[in-house]
Amino acid sequence: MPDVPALTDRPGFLLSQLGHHAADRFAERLRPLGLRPRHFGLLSHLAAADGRTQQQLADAMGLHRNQMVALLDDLEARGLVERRRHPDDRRAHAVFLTETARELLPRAQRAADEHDADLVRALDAQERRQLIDLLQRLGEDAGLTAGVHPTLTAAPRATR
Amino acid sequence: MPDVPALTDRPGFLLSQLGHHAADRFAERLRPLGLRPRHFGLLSHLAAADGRTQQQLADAMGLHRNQMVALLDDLEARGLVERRRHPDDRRAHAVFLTETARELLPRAQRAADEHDADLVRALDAQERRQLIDLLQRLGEDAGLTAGVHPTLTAAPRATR
DNA sequence: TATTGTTATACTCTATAACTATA
DNA sequence: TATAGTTATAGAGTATAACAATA
Repeated sequence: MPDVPALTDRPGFLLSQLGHHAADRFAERLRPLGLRPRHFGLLSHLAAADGRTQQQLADAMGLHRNQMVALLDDLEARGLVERRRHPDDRRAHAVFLTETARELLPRAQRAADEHDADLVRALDAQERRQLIDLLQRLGEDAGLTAGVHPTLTAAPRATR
Repeated sequence: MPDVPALTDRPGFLLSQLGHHAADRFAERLRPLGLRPRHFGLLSHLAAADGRTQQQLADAMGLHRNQMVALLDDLEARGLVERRRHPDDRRAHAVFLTETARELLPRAQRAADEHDADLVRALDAQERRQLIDLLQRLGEDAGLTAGVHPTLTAAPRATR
């Protein structure tokens, strides 16, 4: 054991290195579908529950409402979401998936499945479960909100 | 098991989420020392082998020589590195750590140690070894270069 | 002609503030 | 007075090209 651990033996470096790699590869996999990872996240949220306001969606994904505007503009331009009038609040929009999105979503999910399978292909089934278990526990211990990606989370500049 | 795996069960998402978190936290730990993660990486490289050229250092870290200029400017302004004339090539600089850097480096390494310890504090000793082993194998299988962080690696725009 | 270090430029991202229409 | 959505702006970060000195 050396005095100074090499980066290769540091869990922090390994996580950061692999995590960045995983994000890059996932972005590549989604690109042919005209989507970015954050679009996939938003579509997934909408698939789980249609009709929420932009603010609610932004809260759920941990990003600022200003960024949600641009995200929805992208998806609306591609005909994947619709902004409808909110029944109870005339300031708000109710956001819905389109039929096109419901056709596209399974393809995006398949891309995510393939991405995951590719990432862990060097591990056997038990090791995969182990990896997921360890990562989930680290995330919980670190106080990360399940399913919320830190890239999107707006934080005061001085704090970062 | 649901039809569509939640993000929380996807190794790709977990790695990306935790990796980003780890990078953020490490940056926070280094900030009091006036360093950013990439500075730590460069100082570590220099601690292992002084006197290399900027191009060699850039290659070792996987970044473009243009970025190495700014990185060295930072560290030189803080009195942590010296650009000396290269004995064999008058185009090149030979880069050396200063005494100040050699005093600072142990503190930075301690910060990295604490960062790592904090990240994995929820795991017992055996689980920590397991985690590191699994991550190393994933990295090797993915073809990642040991110790090279993808954030720094310059890639053609269309490819990313 | 190629390479080292440097500088300048343009482009992408994102944080922040400010505006409007409603509540 | 506060909130939902929107727009504009500025700042940080980074990729690319171009340059002078030297090989």
